[in-house]
Amino acid sequence: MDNAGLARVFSDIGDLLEIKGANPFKIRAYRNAADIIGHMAERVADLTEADVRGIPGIGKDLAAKIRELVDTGELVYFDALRQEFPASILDMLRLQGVGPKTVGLLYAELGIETLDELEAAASDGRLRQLKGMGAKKEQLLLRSLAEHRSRVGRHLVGRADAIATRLTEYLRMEAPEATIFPVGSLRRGRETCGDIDLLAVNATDALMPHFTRFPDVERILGQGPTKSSVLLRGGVQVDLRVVAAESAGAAAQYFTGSKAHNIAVRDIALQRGLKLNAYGLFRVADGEYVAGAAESDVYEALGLAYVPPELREHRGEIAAAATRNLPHLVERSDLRGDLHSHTTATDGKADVETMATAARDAGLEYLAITDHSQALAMANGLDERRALAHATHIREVNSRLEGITLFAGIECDIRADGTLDLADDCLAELDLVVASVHSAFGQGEQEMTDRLLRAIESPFVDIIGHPTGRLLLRRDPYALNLERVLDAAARCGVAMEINSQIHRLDLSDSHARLARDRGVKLVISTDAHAPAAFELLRWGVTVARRAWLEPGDVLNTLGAEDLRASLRRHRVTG
DNA sequence: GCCGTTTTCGGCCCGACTGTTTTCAGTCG
Repeated sequence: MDNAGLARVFSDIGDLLEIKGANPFKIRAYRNAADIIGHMAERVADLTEADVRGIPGIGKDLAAKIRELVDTGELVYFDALRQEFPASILDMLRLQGVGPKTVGLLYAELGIETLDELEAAASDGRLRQLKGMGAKKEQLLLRSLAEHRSRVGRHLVGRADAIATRLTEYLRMEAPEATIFPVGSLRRGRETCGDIDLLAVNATDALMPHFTRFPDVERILGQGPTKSSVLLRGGVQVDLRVVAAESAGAAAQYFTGSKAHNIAVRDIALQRGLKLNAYGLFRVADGEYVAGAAESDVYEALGLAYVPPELREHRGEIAAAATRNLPHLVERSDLRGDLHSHTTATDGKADVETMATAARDAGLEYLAITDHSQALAMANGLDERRALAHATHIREVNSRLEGITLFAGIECDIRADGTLDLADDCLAELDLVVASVHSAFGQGEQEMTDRLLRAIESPFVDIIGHPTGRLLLRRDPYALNLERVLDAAARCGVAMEINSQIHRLDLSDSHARLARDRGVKLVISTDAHAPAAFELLRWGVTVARRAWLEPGDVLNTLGAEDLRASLRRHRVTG
């Protein structure tokens, strides 16, 4: 069992214990363990007993449960808990505004086990019989249900990628000579994927049966010589297609999509008397094969420059490819630093030095430590005194570390009225300020827009963190007039963040493109809470590429001193 | 359930917001 699997079990145990009303500190211990394991770089399954015991937060009991899960794939304690409640009950916890108490109450009083039953009870007024349930709660529930339904069946790109990577490694064991890679929305880097499409070139007949024997397969949806589909445990569907070498490029192009992009490309083919399908590019007149072994051959044969997969959304890329005006998209290797990270001073998992060396090992030249401000009490946010002491500590660590430059910053809360959570004279002492919204998400558009405008007007704000507050598959962005916010940011020289956390990716690709078009600079940051998180930069880069961004649009492609000089605080003239 | 130079018990980050209360419970981060 991998780390994600272990983390999921402990997280589910935490949820079930909470519904049960167990000791909150016991619940926290399970959640904490899930969090730690989920963030670890090493495979816990490969560690020795002593190493597992050495992980802070893992004691005798949890170590034994990890051992049982690794050895048997099951956990008696977990199974017993699941006997007490139907499995579907956990789905209700995913609803916005529904917590464990409500789930427990609904199950105990009305016997509600599923989302469908909850919807029926909310619709026919039964919910209102319950203590603490009124008309507004009923409306909230119905809205949450509708939002949830629109997300069902989609998966975060980072999770889909992890599954695709594991599956590809498994397939290569059977077919080491084959080329196997993801296509579809995963290859285009969309923020969520409905399913995973894999393409195999030069594979033997043994590959398909090997695919359907993958240990995580729950159900085989279809199996044939060139295409098979399986449903994995956890609900992800994976399709594998096997194609001949002379069709590899055409198949990759065809299955990568998007649909709109492909329709437009095929239209260009027809205009040239050519026909494009998954097997190749052919002359209509005599059926003669023109191209198909490589994607670039297909595009070139149509008079188009090779279009990077991230741009294939029919948002102007075909015209740009035809006129050789495609952007030189930013790449991970262009990024020289990260401007948003946390440490154990607030809710991070590692100290300043550990985070700094991890950033250096990830190839970065600089890192801004931006712990939370006091309003985020739950995260042990810093008040002015602690923020300044922390800055002193960061600068002390910086002075003795080689190969990485640290910026002493803060992620300062933007309060509900748009004022900042720390006093100006404190913010002025820091190297960099990321300002973010973490509260009062329910404000109306006018109020929220004014709130952000007020923050942007502050001369001490350099960057707006995760600007729309969305959580993919969980929470919609808050109401916001983004155009007004972007125009203010452009005027004040405030940069907008592309947050690389896979459940945020905020700004989104289309918003980041809008920001660039409005004259706003972007930064690509990890919001790292653990050393392994610097790997997440690739997802921020994917968003930036989908936004058509070039290195010059992204501030942290600059070296440390150029970046420092380009921050708003050093450019403000008044 | 974890943790410990205050060490085997008794602590363990809590404030804002909402909707439902008539003094608070639940959710969120």
